[in-house]
Amino acid sequence: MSTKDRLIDTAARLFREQGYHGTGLSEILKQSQTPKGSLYHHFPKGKSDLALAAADWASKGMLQIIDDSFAQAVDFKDGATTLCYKLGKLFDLHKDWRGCPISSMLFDQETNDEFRVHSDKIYNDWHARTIAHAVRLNYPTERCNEDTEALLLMIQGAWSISRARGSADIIRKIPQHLTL
Amino acid sequence: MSTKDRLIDTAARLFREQGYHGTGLSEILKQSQTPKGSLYHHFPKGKSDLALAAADWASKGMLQIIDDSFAQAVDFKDGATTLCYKLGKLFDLHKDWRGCPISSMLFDQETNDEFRVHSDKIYNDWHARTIAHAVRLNYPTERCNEDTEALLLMIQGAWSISRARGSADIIRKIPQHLTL
DNA sequence: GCATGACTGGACCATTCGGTCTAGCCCCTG
DNA sequence: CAGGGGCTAGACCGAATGGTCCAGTCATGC
Repeated sequence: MSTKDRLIDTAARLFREQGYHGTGLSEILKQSQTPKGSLYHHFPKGKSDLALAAADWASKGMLQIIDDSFAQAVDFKDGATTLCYKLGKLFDLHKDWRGCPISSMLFDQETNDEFRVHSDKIYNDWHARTIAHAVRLNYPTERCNEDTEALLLMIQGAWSISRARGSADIIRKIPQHLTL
Repeated sequence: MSTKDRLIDTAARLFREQGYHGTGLSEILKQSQTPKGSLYHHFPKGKSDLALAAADWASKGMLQIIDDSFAQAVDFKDGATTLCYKLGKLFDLHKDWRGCPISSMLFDQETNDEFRVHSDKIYNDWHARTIAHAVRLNYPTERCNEDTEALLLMIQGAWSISRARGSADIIRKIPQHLTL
């Protein structure tokens, strides 16, 4: 694993757990066993650069999970249910999946529009990917957009609430709320 | 307005906009025109004490909005729709309503269980209050719990996404997703 | 074998962080 | 008027922050 990848991996994990501002460079450097010079070589703009790269990395993981969930699904509801169960399991097993992989970035938006635009793009990617699976599974075209939106909306909300609650149950209950 | 209230009001606003770790004491002190000594007189435990008080204050505001929305509603759907429109309007008008009033606290949970428990309690308060209105409006008892949960789940998610998107449209669209 | 450039290692910097401490103001009561 | 407590005011602290800088290392090209 290259120095750069090690930095991204560690940063993604820590930002997810503690938030952008809650994670210091020193902690990232220490856990990834990297000196400061290397960070600023690979990410000239420092922390913010690293955060964008980490968000992209985390988004890839989420897209992969969406794909995996819908890959063998018989219909949209089946895929959505699998997705929620997978996310619930990740919540239980990994500290760094106890929350939206990218929302920690949002708290910089007031002063950093680049972050806002970037997270907007990532959310759109998730939505587009989910719609693509719905279409592939012959889900009614006129409801595709809004029903996938409701699914992602609830996943997003469930990440917050399950984190507060300390339990992933509410994530697994999402499929019940969908009008499928 | 007392010094204490001024501190809570300012802190609540700044924490909502920038997150807990993203807001320094110096900024709160400066904007509220308060010296440091006063803060530590009213909140002996400092920043964390202040954050809990600010979260309570913000939660009261949310509960008030829930009450206002359902007060004159003819049925649950009507009230839920009003609630979403009110939140959308707040998003448009006030920077500090561009996100969940209390979720910034969540990012401390890994190391601070007090924050986690507190936000859990606040979410439960919102849920309970919404259920109470649903019951009062003769919403089917067996669906009360899960349908109010879906509503709050989507509001929570919509706060994140509308923030990234820079638009409150998705908040106003929530009622469409509900099976009412 | 030597020069070059990508990369590492870490000392060092100014600034800001949350928090402590004490001097004094102001109002209330005796 | 005297005394005392609630509160204000801000100097001060050590630690940690993000960021800069450069000497040193190493593989690769000539």
